[in-house]
Amino acid sequence: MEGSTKQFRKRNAILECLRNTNTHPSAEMVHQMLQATHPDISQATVYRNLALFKKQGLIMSVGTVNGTERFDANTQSHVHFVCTGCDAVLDMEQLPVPTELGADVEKRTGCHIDTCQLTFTGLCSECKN
Amino acid sequence: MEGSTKQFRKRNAILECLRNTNTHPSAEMVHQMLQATHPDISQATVYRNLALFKKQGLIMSVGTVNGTERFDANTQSHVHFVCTGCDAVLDMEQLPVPTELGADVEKRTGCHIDTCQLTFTGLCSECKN
DNA sequence: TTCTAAATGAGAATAATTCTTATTGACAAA
DNA sequence: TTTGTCAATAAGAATTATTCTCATTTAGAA
Repeated sequence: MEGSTKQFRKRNAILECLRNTNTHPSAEMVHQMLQATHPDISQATVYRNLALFKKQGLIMSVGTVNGTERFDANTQSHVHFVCTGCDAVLDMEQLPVPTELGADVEKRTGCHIDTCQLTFTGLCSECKN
Repeated sequence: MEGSTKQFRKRNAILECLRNTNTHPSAEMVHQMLQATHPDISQATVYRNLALFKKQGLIMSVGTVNGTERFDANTQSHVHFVCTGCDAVLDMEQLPVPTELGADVEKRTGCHIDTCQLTFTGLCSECKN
């Protein structure tokens, strides 16, 4: 009783953490963020569950920034901007992803396309100075 | 004398290796490929020079596939296809990269954009079966 | 309760990448 | 030719991110 109400499933906490941020965090960053509410969560659990969610399609990888993988709970195709100054990853939700090109590629090459990612790289307004 | 004619600069060999392939190799793959002509080249030299070329803008990173970074000597914006079955990275040279969207982003967010990457992920015609 | 399977913590193991240090190579000046 | 200098390198250690192992815990079924 006590246990089941008091203790949130850690797995779920990880997913919620990712859903409640727009920073596209790394596994380590998720682990950090969870310290406040779940100080006893282990790094392995974070990695394990992020890998699981990714396989299940609940989250997606935004790619590797400066050597570490970054995640996003928004699995809809959308454009990202990566700042090489501060390693921030920002959503460019206004912009359309040219997924229609995918059909073209499939037809021409006979491959099967799962995802399409459009990413801009540069310096954010802060880091420009 | 002998030395200066016989020994090609290793740095240059690394760049040429990358220019003469369309496989978008990793550092390790470049090292492997160079074994034939430069068996005494060290892994560190490959990593170091790839990093240097990248900084100089002579090559670019295509992103991280299955945990390892892949490189391309073609620094013009072009579309890539990554096969999650065999980790192949293919050029989709026919397709246009929507770089024009970049100007839009810069204007709206006040950032400075350097590069734009469009990548499709899926299974190549081989791995589809 | 007792049993079972899934989830986890802790830390070891691995893989990719970077760093350190002594050595080598190229070339200019004496 | 020697010497000095500085960039490039080899070798392997060190670091960092990620994955694995295994003993323990937990939730829920019997």
